[in-house]
Amino acid sequence: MTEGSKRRLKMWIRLLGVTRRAEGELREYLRLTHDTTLPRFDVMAALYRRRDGLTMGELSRMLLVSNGNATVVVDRLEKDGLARRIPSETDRRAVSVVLTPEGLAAFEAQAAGHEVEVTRLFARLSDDDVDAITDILKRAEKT
Amino acid sequence: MTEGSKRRLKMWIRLLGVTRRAEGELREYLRLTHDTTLPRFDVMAALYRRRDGLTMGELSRMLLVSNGNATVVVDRLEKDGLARRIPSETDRRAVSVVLTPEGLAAFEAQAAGHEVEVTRLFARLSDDDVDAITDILKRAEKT
DNA sequence: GTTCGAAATTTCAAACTTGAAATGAATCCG
DNA sequence: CGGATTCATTTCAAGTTTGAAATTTCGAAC
Repeated sequence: MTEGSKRRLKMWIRLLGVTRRAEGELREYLRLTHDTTLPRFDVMAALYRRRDGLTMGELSRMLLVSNGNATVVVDRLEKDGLARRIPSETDRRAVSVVLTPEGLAAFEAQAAGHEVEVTRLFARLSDDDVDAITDILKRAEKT
Repeated sequence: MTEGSKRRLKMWIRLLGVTRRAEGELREYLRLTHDTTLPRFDVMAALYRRRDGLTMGELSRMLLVSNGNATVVVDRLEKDGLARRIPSETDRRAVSVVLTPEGLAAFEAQAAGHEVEVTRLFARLSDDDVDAITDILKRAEKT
């Protein structure tokens, strides 16, 4: 196709590679150090940010995963006592998912190392590089 | 943590979001228009670039997936007549995976639309933005 | 040439993920 | 009100993905 297409394709390949590699390293960190997985961490991170609870729908939209996926991950967290479903008082279709105190403590332990890992993974970039990527990608997403 | 950690974390979140969204759109395109999946497309793209064949190991390293994963995806492509395993003549442990003529034709049809999709997904970025991301991420990966 | 560690692949169980269908509940509107 | 539509969630089958174990082969050091 056009010149611009080729450039964007090249960028996409690079983006995908960097993301996959970083995900792999973070997965390894979570597995070796905390015996957990990336999807579990992602769900817990979302619940941590919104301490007052999230519905299943909010959760799956926030993490960009399917409804069915959110269901099973929350199922497992609940079975392990890290999260809890609380029926909504105003809408009998909905539930509010929250971290248990155990879940909150576990997440804080995981998050500290996670942040260290992310910093290590992108240590080669200058602060300006980091901000540039953030800004450009933010612009790309503006919907 | 430090200021730099927070910045990198923010960038990582953004990177992950953009990548997931784009993957979702590309997955949808491949499913609706070509009745195939992203992992199959990825494997076929790798085989297309290296027409003379790739070993299973090269394939999994190139795509950053596990060995076991490469095995099942190639299994399915082979069952559908799109790829073929050819035993290496020099190393009886290794195989060379190649696209069949049908696989090559199918990939070319898929790739054209894929490129259009990628271009559409990143249409909001200027050419300079695109090059900036590519350059910075290339620097981030230098190992 | 034997042996031993490394390499290439497959197999396997468990977890993840999707998209579609099913269920039950809320809302809208005539 | 009553019917239809939409919404929130779960269930389900099929496919993807991982990491570890098993198998077979290679290659290098003796």
